[in-house]
Amino acid sequence: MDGEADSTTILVSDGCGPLLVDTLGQLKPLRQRVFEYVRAQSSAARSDISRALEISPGSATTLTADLIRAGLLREMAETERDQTRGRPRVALEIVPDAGFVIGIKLGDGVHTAVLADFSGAMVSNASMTVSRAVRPVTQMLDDVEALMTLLLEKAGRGMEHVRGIGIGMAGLIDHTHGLVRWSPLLEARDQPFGAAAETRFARPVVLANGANMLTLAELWFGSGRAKSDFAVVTIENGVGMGVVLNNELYRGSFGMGLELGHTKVQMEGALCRCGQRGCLEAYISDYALVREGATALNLSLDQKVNARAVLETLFTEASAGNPAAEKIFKRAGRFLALGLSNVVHLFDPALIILSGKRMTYDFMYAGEVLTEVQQLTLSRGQMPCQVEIHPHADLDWARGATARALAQVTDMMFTAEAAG
Amino acid sequence: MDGEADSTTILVSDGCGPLLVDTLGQLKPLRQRVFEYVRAQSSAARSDISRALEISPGSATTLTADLIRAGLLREMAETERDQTRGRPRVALEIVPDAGFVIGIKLGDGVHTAVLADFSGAMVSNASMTVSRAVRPVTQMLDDVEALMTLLLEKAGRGMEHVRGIGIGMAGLIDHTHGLVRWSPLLEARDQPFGAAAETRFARPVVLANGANMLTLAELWFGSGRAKSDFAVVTIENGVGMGVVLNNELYRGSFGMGLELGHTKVQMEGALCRCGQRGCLEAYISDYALVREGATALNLSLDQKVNARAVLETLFTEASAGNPAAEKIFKRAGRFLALGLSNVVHLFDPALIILSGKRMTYDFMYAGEVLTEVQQLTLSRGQMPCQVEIHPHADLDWARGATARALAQVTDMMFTAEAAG
DNA sequence: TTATTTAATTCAGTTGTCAAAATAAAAAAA
DNA sequence: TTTTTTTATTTTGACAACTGAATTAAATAA
Repeated sequence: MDGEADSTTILVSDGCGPLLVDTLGQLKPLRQRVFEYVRAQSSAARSDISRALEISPGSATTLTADLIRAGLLREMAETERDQTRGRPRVALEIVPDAGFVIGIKLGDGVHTAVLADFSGAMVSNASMTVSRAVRPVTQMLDDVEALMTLLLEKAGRGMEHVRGIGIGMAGLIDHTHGLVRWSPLLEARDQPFGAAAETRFARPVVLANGANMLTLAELWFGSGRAKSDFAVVTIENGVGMGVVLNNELYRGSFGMGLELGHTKVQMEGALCRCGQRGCLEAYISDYALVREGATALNLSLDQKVNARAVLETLFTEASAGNPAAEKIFKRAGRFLALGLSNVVHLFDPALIILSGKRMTYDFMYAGEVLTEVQQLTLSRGQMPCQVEIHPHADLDWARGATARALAQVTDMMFTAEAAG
Repeated sequence: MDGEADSTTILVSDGCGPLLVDTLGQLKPLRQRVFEYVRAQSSAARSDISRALEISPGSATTLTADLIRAGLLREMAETERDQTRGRPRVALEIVPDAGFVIGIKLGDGVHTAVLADFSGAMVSNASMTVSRAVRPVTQMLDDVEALMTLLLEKAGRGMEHVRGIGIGMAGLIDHTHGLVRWSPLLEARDQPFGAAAETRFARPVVLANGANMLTLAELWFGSGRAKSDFAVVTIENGVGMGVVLNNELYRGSFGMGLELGHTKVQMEGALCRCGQRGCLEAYISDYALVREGATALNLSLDQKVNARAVLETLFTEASAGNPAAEKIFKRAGRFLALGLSNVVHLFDPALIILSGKRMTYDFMYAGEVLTEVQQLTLSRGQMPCQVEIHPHADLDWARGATARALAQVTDMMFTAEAAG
């Protein structure tokens, strides 16, 4: 009737519970939380702060006074009066000029940069076309410097106003150490890009993986702001993904991006450029479509040269009703739906945001794909995961980089203050 | 050269940054952190606490004095003296009798229960066989009550010592609201099982999904203790998964378990009992093997009746070298590897723990599967994800439920104290 | 005008934590 | 043996961060 205590196989050592000291132990300083709350709300009265952060009105006064004295916050000019009784609230806002950050997206044909003020607003932006050649780090930093100069010129500001820089690029990025493990843009592997940039520009530089940048853009400026858990999927040359869990970018235990693109959707399936078979990327990324398109459209070798052209032909053919071309997009769409349903089953996010270059998604992301995702997903009596399609421009990516830089600068500001 | 600020598509409202108030704002009381640290370490000197939690020695004295006065901690009898200089440290330990919790695993043939003291140690355990019939909630609670009585009798303790109860069962559990959305053990859907149990037993009751229970067991007592991110995969009748991220069980945004089993590994693949096609579960779970085995072994209809028997025959045949039977296990193993590689790509965990009934894994989880996972995983210049195989007994599951109950009781104890 | 309502400030008091000094208890060195 | 060194713990005063309650401020409603 009752089993003797059979040797409990999993006991490892004495004690119980997680062994790692709780990272939650370190709490953001309250002053920083006030600052970030005001930034998130764009403006807030002291009484709002007191309620939202669950601190006493007295503390709200003290803390905001500190921040005002430090030049980070200011009272807003009185706006239209609301018709409620009582003493009118005094709205506070971030002083935009308190500092600026630059966010940069490095691409293989064009680099994009955004200058943002301390409130997160975009002050100015610039981009520059570059040769498609792979570069060494120093040359890439030359690019960055040129672009920043252009950007600041447009904005009429000097570099001395810039408190931090966020740089994002495709590849495997180790954000903790500022290393670029591998990138299609750089000549060599394992480059200490972050450190090199910091010494060259003499200010904090944070690196971000391509998809993570976009995810941050959605978390800071987009529809991810109101969600604590969501995923962003990008489909372009490759397939990327960024995930936010508990209001924070999830990076995996090795601190590098997640690889939805190399998720397997077919045993022994199509060959992926990573060398393996059956990766999602091998079915839905640009190069996969080009590969299939070239065969389907019976293109000769010299016509294959320009991948972009093939893709465009394929698209026009499909739109015109060419069944072979149509089939290729349909199939890609189905595999995409399958991959997304896997994300839903494993992460159970409240929202999935799809992003990609314009040409493809018109066709692929149509209602069909969305409904197919729902069909492939176990309904659990709850509402199914929400899926949105956001066409993203390079500018959005760069804005994500400003968000990363802003977060970094803000953290440093308040922890340095606490230490000093 | 530079693009005009094309309308930034993703802007949703004013301000920037996450809108939800930082949950990290609420920090566990320091006293609780000390308590949990001592429990995790099984014993610790005040100086250890001071170092590990980064508090001053003086605070360590004050806090431990509080806990000692509250009857939660005590100084240990002096053990063997270490040969270092200086004043010898005084080890502190949890007072085990300060409270007890019960963890229960409800099964379809047997229920298992564990009584644990406040230090997390198993004091006693009991199990009882039950009819395989599906029950209404009240009858299930009768089962629970009978089992708890048996358990306490064995331990020579009364119910008055029990501070909390953790109950786990297969199915879709909404832990936040204590609802059983659906379970193979219960008659109806959407049952407020937790609330019913709380009123009946007059103490806090927490529910857990089957796989999550096991994951907690690994986090509290097993090899997950030293990892901040890991996954536990269970393969039995279905395929379950639990994930720990940042030292915490991840539950997805809808608060229900993750569904590795219904992850798709094949477009239009094998039929799953969920009604969809291509689910991992449809390739590797018991019933999938039985289905294939019945065909491969050419069993007539009456021989199919007993699923367990089919599975065993299939297994002996495969061990004896029957190529058809062997192939079935091989294939299942390959699909398992594929599913796991997807987990690695999406979660990037430091460790994956595999668990399942004995019969199958001897065959399936052999080195082949493990190496195949590595092969299917993009090497990112880092070491690949570690994979371990842990045979788990019902007792382990029940212990996981005690962990859940302990965490709950501890939280309540310290937050109530802070409030009162 | 006076009451009412809401926002913000002031300020005494509590709490939690630390730094530094003092005390304690042992081993090692003289 | 005595002294020194080392490590652990306790004591103490100081301090910073909050809170709560009372107060002031500024508006509307009656």
